[in-house]
Amino acid sequence: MNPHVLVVEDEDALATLLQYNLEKEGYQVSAAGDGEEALIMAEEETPDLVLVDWMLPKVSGIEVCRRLRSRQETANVPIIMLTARGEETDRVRGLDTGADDYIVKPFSMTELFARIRAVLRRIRPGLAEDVIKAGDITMDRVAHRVKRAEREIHLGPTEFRLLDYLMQHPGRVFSREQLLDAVWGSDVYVEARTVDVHVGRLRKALNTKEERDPIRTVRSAGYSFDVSGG
Amino acid sequence: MNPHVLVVEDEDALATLLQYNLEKEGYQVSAAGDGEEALIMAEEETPDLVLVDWMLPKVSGIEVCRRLRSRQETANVPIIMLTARGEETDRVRGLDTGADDYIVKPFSMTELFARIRAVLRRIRPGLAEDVIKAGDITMDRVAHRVKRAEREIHLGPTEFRLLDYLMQHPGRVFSREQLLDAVWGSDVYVEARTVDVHVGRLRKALNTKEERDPIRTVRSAGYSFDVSGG
DNA sequence: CATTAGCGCTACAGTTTTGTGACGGCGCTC
DNA sequence: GAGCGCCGTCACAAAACTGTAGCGCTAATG
Repeated sequence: MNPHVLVVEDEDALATLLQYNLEKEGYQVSAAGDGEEALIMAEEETPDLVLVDWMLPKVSGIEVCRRLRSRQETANVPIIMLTARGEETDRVRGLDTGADDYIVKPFSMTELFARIRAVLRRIRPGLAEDVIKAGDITMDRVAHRVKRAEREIHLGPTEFRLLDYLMQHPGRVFSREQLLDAVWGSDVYVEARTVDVHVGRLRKALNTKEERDPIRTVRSAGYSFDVSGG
Repeated sequence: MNPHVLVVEDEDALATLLQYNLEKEGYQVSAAGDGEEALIMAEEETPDLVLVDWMLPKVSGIEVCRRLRSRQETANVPIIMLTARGEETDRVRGLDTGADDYIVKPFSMTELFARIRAVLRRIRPGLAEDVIKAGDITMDRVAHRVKRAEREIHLGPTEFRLLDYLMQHPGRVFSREQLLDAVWGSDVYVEARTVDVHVGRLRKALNTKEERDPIRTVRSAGYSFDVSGG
């Protein structure tokens, strides 16, 4: 699915503004009001990028950075720091706070988007990629098209997102619950078996009789996308 | 491919802003932070247009101009100069710096795009098309005319802008909200479903019974202009 | 070999999304 | 001020998609 951004900002107006605009730009957004909350959410949700204000109640922005870095699961999550003019110390300029980039308030949304994209591209190539290929399967996320060996594949919205997510992490096995969280959203409740049905539909759309099924069923564990290995 | 623009700007915020917006408009963008870097990149990449700040560290904007002009490979590359108000000397006005146009900061992106198109049109007709063609559909942005297979198509202003925007980014899927922002303007409020109605009108005007509909509906995502694939 | 949990597949009823004709409003021209 | 073209919204029908249940098969388990 789309990149997931965690916004850590205590000033309510700015937080809402960020959330609104990021969502509009196509990001999935969570928001935390202070550093403590941020650390908990970061652990639970493993965002693709964290946007954190320098000045925060309870745990400061730098401290959030440091702790994110020190934890195994979040050590490599890219971080962009928000600072007000004047807070722009040498320490921030040098980015030895652990952040990957910083931006000075006030900033335009466009500029922020540009930075986010740049950082994502740098840290996680493939995440911001428009076209994903695996074997003879091509997925164009901008054109919303899937092709297999010159053949146009029509997918419903859910199957499209499902394939997108699986191709994003090839080889990795996901449980039905994980897939529901990632593809359907963590807030909806649907039966786990529903995943089976959509995997089935995806397979039917994707494969002809001659072709190898790229989706592997791992009994009592889940599914994974594997184009190479058997 | 799309025109390649080299941005030469030392101020980071403006550089990212330019890069982001140019990319979004469909240009391929490289960025250089100073004049020295710019000259190297210009030589390596042979851009279709150079956007250069007047004030630069190491080698000034004028100097960049001069050197680009003096080199065989880059002698004919169009150049647009960025100046701050006050730097707007007679020399810039007369453009005897070697630049083809200049623009005074602060400027709107729309204005910049217009200048870029104008310069490309003048210097390199064919790169900035006034006339966009896709399949048997021809759109003349200057004469405000649309033809399909020798048949004159009459469109209302909104449908014209809509088709223009879609054809400008063929293959790409836009949500109703994005289309509203781009075609109607980000400040007006209209129902998202209004886009459907205009797409419907556009289709009716564009297609006869025999012809393939160039506008693709992507369920729960939006619309895109696609003349080839499908 | 019998048992059983897990999975593939189909059918279907319910829901969401899209296409489209109709309508009233607004601005412009004659 | 009547006529015309264009616009935005609504309402309804059609189409596409979704989730769940159920049945039969298969692979593990003992």
